Amino acid sequence: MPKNKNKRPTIRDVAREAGVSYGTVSRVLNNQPDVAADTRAQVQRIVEKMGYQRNLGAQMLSTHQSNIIEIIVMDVHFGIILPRLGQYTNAAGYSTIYSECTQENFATTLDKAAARLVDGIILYAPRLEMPDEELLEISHGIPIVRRDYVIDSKLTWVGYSQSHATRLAVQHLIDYGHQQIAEITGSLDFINPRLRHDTWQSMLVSNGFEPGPSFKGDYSTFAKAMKAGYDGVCTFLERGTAFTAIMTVNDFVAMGAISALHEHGLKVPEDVSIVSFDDDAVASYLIPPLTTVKFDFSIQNKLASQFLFEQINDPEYTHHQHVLIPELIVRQSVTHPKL
Amino acid sequence: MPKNKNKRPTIRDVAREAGVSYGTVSRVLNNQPDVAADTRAQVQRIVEKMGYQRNLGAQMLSTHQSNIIEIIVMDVHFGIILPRLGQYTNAAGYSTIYSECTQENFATTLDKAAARLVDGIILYAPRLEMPDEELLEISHGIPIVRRDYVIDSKLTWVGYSQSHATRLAVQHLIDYGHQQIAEITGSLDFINPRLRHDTWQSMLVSNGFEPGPSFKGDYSTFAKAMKAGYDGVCTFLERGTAFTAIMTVNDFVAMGAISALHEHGLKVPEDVSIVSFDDDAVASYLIPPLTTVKFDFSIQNKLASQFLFEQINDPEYTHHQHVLIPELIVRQSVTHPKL
DNA sequence: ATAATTTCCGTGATCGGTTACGGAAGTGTT
DNA sequence: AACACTTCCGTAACCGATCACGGAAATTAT
Repeated sequence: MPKNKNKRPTIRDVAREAGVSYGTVSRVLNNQPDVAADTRAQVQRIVEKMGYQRNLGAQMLSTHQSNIIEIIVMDVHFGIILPRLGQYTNAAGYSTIYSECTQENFATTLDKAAARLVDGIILYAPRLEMPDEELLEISHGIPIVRRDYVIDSKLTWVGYSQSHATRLAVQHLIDYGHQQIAEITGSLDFINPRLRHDTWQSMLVSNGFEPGPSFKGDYSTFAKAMKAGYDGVCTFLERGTAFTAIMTVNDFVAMGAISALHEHGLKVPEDVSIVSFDDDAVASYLIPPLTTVKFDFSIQNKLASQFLFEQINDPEYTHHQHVLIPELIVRQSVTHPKL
Repeated sequence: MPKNKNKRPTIRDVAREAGVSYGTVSRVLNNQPDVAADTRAQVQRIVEKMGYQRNLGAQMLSTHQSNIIEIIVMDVHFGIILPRLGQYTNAAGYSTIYSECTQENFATTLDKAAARLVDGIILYAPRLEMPDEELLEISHGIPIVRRDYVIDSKLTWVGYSQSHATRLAVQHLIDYGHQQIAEITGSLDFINPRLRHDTWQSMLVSNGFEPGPSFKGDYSTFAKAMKAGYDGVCTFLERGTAFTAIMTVNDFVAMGAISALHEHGLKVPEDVSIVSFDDDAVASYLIPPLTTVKFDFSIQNKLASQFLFEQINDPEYTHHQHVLIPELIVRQSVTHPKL
């Protein structure tokens, strides 16, 4: 029975109950040597019996680490990212803190993370282009992995090759005979849209085609993404610029685009072909099922987590930049253009 | 300049630099009285200048609280829940920890939360039917709010009336003349599907109609939900039981259902009408746009957060159970049945 | 000028862990 | 029996905050 009625037992309560010193209990809890086998068993029994749990605050104070990984997401609100990442961090025994931020309060967010003594950070910041030195400066030495394709960074990141992805998408359309290829994408402030835009443009030019109309919308939430796709198509139709195919920046944008095309009496793929990116679960349930470049986020998240754990635990760790190669999933949203 | 080169400054470093004692610095940091105005300003200047941040571990240890809210989600993986909730908890100055669990490790999850000294928990556990006493027992006295409709609980929860929601949906179909109304829902182990199923059944029976076919699928992720909708329709068509309308348990299930109907050459709503629940952002971009019962999650999340804050801060707090009333959003997925 | 307040601030104890250090008991060697 | 060596375990100091307590200085009352 603990001394005070309602309080959680401390390491000293356990020690008293087990008839050993608190130092010994600590050694048992941390699986350290220098404890006799039967003493260890005895302590473990008492720990179990009293339902003892370490006070994480005290542990943080003395070890200067927290067993917490923080996932920081900047400028977007795709909540889905978190549980997918949390799956790996939680499985590794960490608690996972989630926070959203903007460019403006990024430094403050990192300050708070440092105050929390978080052990590591996974950063998803598709718009952040910050010199390595500056990021190192404001991150207070906390290990960081970016779950992103990052340009010109020697720090750790894991991302899909955007140029390769775009080549797959555009080439597929070209192979079907499309020459007037539009794009609905995000602000070129964001790294991925810009890389895709550049590749889209240069591929068309090098094939001797005029790049089709381009619409930049906000796709930072699912709802906004669908609206961007919808608005993009409406804008194209209003302007009257011709196009036989659209490359959309993700599957929800594609969904909005299909919806708008349908409202205007245009059929996919007969009148307009669509290729998209992500291969989100919705892709196969759209009408028609979507041809899309698959980014396997589970691999990306798993790798990002693993690199972070390495960086935390391995003193010899050297940064690596991991480029993943996507593949095209062909479904039914692309066909030959009408003559 | 801090004493050690690379370490974060402590309260004593600030005190030394400001020429006061650490007690005074603590008073300033906590906005307590008994500090002269100019001393306070001086300390604040130094805090600012040194970029001082409290060590949360130390603070946890001495205050027995963590400024952390934990969001626990059981049995489902709708990641979207978290950032929506986190928006309110983070705005209130808390850090937000996210964890998923199952029925089996629920108690362990709560033990860990207690060890972390979390200040409060928001629980989304649509399958958990646990007596209040037991929940209080295993939650170690941590304030909890359930973001859910809960049966027979005098603890705090915020949920939508499922029976009212179902009445809206079914009545809408009946008003259009439907008599053969199917449902695609989840396991009746889950509270919402069961409540909806019961209301669906009793409404049809009391109107003198035979309840249509019913399919129970796993809708615990978006991908599974779409598959459930798809499989549900396929099953109905294979079995050959007649139906002119379907009530789907959420919008992603509806999406899967529409996809399957389309593949079988059936049109929505001409051949089959659909009503759904949630009014997720996708609802208006489906083809056809979906008639659905809207659950305003932002209100639900906001209230859940507020009740939690009250429970944490107000010693006089008494539990309340808040029932929200949904409304039907009429779009284009329902029409009269064919003769 | 002295006493009584009030205002302000410094000190020490405490929260509950971890870890370095050293001592006691046990084992083996000569 | 004396010695060195292990093996095991207890003690004290420390991490960096908070907070109760009490004392010095400044202010007011007598």
